[in-house]
Amino acid sequence: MAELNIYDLIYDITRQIPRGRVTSYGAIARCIGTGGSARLVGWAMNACHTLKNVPAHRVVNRNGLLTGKHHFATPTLMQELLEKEGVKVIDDQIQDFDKVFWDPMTLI
DNA sequence: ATTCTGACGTGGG
DNA sequence: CCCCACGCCAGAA
Repeated sequence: MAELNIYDLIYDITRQIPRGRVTSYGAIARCIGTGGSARLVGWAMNACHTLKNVPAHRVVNRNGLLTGKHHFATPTLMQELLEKEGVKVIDDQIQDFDKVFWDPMTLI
């Protein structure tokens, strides 16, 4: 009972990402304990895409590259949202990634 | 049931 | 420096 599925866990973490901050799939994967299954995070994002209140645009790969922007309503929506929150994105690459990077472990 | 791919990450050559 | 292969879990064909 009350077994938090991997998805719920990912959603919960992703939802708690502060505005103007971003994180990586692998960071979340490690936080939940899936370890190297960073792909699951991305897959969960896809599932969350149909849901709501999950800022998937704040989750990028470890390079800080907007690899999943094509999964949004529009390929530019992800960048638009990020820039709107104060995150500079140039050529699908987050600028100052180290500065805007938010570690989910901070919750723990 | 098996096989492949996928919004990733790490390691090796 | 760049390219390739492996590992991870889940879903679709």
